Amino acid sequence: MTASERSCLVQKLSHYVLLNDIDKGHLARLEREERSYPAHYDVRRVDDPVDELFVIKSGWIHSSVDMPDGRRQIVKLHHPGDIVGLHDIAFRHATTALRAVEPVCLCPFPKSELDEIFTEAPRLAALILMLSLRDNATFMDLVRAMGRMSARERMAYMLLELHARLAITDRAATDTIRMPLTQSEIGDLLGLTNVYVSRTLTSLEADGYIRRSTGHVRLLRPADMARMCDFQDRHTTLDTHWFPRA
Amino acid sequence: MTASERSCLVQKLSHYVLLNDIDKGHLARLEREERSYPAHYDVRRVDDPVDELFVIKSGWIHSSVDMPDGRRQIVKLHHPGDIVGLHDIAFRHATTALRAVEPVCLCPFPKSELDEIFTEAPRLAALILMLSLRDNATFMDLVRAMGRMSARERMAYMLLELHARLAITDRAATDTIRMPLTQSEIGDLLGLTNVYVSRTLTSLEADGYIRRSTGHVRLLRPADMARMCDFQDRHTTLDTHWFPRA
DNA sequence: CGCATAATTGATGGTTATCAAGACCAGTGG
DNA sequence: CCACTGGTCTTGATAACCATCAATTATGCG
Repeated sequence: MTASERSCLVQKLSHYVLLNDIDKGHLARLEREERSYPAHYDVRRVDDPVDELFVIKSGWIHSSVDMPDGRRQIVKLHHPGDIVGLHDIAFRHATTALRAVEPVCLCPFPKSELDEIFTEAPRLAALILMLSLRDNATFMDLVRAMGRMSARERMAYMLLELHARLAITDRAATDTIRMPLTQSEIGDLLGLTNVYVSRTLTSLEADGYIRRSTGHVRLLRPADMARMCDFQDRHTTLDTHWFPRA
Repeated sequence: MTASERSCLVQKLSHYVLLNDIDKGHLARLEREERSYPAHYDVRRVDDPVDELFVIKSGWIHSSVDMPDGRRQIVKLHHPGDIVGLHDIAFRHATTALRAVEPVCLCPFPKSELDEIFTEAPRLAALILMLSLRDNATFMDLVRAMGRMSARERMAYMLLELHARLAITDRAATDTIRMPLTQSEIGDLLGLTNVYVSRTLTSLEADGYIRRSTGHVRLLRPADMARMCDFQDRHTTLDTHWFPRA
């Protein structure tokens, strides 16, 4: 099992359930192949046929939906160990575009692998469903942020969400977040303009909430920020009691 | 199978896959019990323990997330035949509040029923996952609407989304939508105020896009509205090719 | 009929977008 | 080592969209 030791996917999923060797075998099959892409590469466009999914080995990816006139909304960030494109398998054609934020390494695997997981590994199937349900919960959080929060609150929300999400794999509890996104991308994620992202970050920094250095953000007052946006962590604990027995 | 004939759940799911008698048996078990609630009843509050889910027999429900200061965001509407609360089973406590829009009849069932479905009916399990993935896609659409669309575009999006969703069970292809939501609730759904919802609806009506009558909205120029907000239907067709065999 | 809730309408203000110019920064080639 | 270059970030001025506040009208229900 040395191969699966190094797998971000196995590492991430093991945070929630104890995986047996059969499960790990299934997961290892998802990471057989590797492909690398440069920064800003469009891995998939909207309406492309969806034959394969990806496990991210390294680098960040984002899913976005654009309007015909060019307005862009980034709907989700994907990090190493994430399964990407799951939400598209319910449709014939891709509902979102996938784009590399930075140089990435992806492991593509065919839809049909899921078929086997569903018939042979009900516990893994339940886990995949749970990840989808967790995604749902974070989307609801995001909808609330976009519908009812000011720019400053949204920014706090995004930083805390990123922090909680990355903390699962980065065991060293640190208050610094690597931030490879440009301010335009942050704007597309929060429904703001790059200009206002700049002003908001400057203002948060002036008020002592964060400190910025190139490519990184440090959270100086995370508790105050959590209060500011009523932040809920959806990542560190999930309920697996309802899973079928191993 | 007379009982399942009348089931909105079976009717809705049958739109996507052919269900055999064993599947229908599983689903029928979800609707054994019934409970009725009056309009505006809070079926569940945030942080309540989540022991049971619901199938809606009649009436509309909504899921909402509030901010401590009272700002409210409705994140999802639920209609007859929907399974409600699925997204909460990934957590110990409810992430959203459930509230009856109008008088409703719900069928509660315990989480543990899902366990059996996952071990005994992989095809149903796949279907449930697909519904969750479809929800994901509609959340992404909603995030785009809230992040990048004007009030008028958002309103068009919401009306078209409702229309497409209700069309699955209402076989009679009609251009009229029943609308039991108040304008305040529509505002909470779209991230607007009740005042601006009123202005936006009035303006859409003045421009000939819709016609309102008490409790109903008629879509006069659905194609133009779809173009206005780049609407994508996520409900009428889904891809079930990847499902395990029956 | 009377009451509570919902919808409308008007006046004003705040948050954020837009437009535009300049500063910074990393990488590149001379 | 330095100028060049393209992208990113910052800052200022102005404007649009939507929120807020407040008053009035409409609607539905007992």
